[in-house]
Amino acid sequence: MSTSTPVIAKPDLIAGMAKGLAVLESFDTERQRLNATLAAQRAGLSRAAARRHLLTLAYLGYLETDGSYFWLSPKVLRFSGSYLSSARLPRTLQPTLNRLASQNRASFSAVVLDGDEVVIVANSGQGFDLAPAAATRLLAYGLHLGARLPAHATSTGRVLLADKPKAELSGWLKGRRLARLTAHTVTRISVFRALLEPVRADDYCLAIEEHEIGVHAVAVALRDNQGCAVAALNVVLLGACEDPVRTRRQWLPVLQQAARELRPLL
Amino acid sequence: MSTSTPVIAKPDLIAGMAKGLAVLESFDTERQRLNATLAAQRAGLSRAAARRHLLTLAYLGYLETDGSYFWLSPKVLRFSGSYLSSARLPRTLQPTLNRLASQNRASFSAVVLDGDEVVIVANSGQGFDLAPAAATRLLAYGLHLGARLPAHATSTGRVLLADKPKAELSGWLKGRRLARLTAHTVTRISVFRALLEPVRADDYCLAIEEHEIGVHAVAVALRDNQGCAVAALNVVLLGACEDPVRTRRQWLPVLQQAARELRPLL
DNA sequence: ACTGATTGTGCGATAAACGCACATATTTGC
DNA sequence: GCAAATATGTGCGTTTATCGCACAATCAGT
Repeated sequence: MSTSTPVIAKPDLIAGMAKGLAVLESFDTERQRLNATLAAQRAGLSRAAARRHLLTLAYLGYLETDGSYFWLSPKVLRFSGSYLSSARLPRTLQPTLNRLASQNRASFSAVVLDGDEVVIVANSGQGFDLAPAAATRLLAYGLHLGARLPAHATSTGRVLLADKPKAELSGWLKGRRLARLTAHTVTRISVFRALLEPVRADDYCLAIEEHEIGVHAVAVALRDNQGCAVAALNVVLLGACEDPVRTRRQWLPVLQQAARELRPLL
Repeated sequence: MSTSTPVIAKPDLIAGMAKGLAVLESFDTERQRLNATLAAQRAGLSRAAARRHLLTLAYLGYLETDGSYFWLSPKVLRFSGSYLSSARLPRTLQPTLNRLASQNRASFSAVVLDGDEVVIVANSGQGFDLAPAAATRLLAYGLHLGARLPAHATSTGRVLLADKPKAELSGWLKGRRLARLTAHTVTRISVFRALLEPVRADDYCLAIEEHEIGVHAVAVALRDNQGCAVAALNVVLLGACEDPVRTRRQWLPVLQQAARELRPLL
């Protein structure tokens, strides 16, 4: 069992590396190109320090630069590459997801929970049945490995949250603001908590346009033989959801079958 | 144009961060779980230092640990996620690759050259037409985003090398050992150099079982409007290659058409 | 060309990381 | 089962690498 150790801090942990990684993390979807001044304020360093970190990262090949601005280079994919080929989880899931996609012509993702977001660790079937024009406008289309989505507004996130022991869930919800992403997003904690009850009981979750208009999804938990939810699997469907019952009828068996198959492998 | 700045070293570049990243990089496909002692020798630090770096990385969430061993956590996907959503290249290529995969039921990858390896920055169609049993044995099946392959033994790598000015190519070849991966791998520099001539002339490359037995591939360069090769696109075909001419007839037009479409977007 | 703003960099002070050495834990041999 | 051997966890003084200041250089605007 993976025992994460997030709380243990020591008098001597290396602060320098944390700064460097903060600089590297300050490149995100919104701010893709940074100069020293911007990186400094984003990472919370002085301009001089930020600049030296940026230059170092560029020297090491993780960033590219035109002299004043910096942006991520493909070398950062090295980390994800190592993760994807080393971690058992993505390696185990990917074949099944590929099969699902080729048999169903739909998009499937497997995610794990990381803080308040879910991280896509495997996916397949991106972009079936989509006109290129429509595709570029949809957020759900840009879902790639390593993409992060708010847990509270996604089918997968809810499945994983519902699996937590109640005490842990309360801790997660404590003082949290559930961001409104569409008109359908549940943002009241009490409503959200109630919403997880049927998820816990039936072990699946349907999310209809809560993360993005025109996108709905069905998710199930992926459990190991001990019954521990190690990830969640969903199918992402585009276009209006005419009938939730029909959606469930069509997709839930597919997902449950996949989960059953994967169970002994997890 | 992306002006990489690898050669400019300064008296004050931050060595601490380089060490931290060396530790993070010491996790690779071969060694997925490391303890302090192992990480120390891989990253070239003292055991105490390595241990502190590992603890710090675990504290920051990039590694998970059971107390003595460490392994990559899904948080490292954050970097690739940022790259994939920020860099124009993968965002531009992915839709086309998806379309190719759904129309052709084959695997397509787009790669860039990074040092002596090519890095996959977009791919699609993984795992079509494969029995799960056969799949796991094939290296080519494990190709995922961020995966790195030796440039000299891949169709894409050769296309990109052939595009380099001769002087730069000579620099690249200088003192290089071309590792033998299969019986078909070209390992003699002179032979390799000659091999690139027709690639340069015809702007495509066929690689038959040079990287892995049972896998062949056809690649073309992806050029921008200035004619600069910014990436390479290939189709990966499994099983014995009965007839190179037929393979080329079947796939080259598909790839060239995709390259033409992408050209104005790059 | 002058002025104001932004960015590049040498230097000393300071704080942080290093590695030694010892303490503790774990494994091996008999 | 006990002891030796090996591997791992940690406090502390030294060292050296990083920080931020201050000034220089560059660029932009008028």
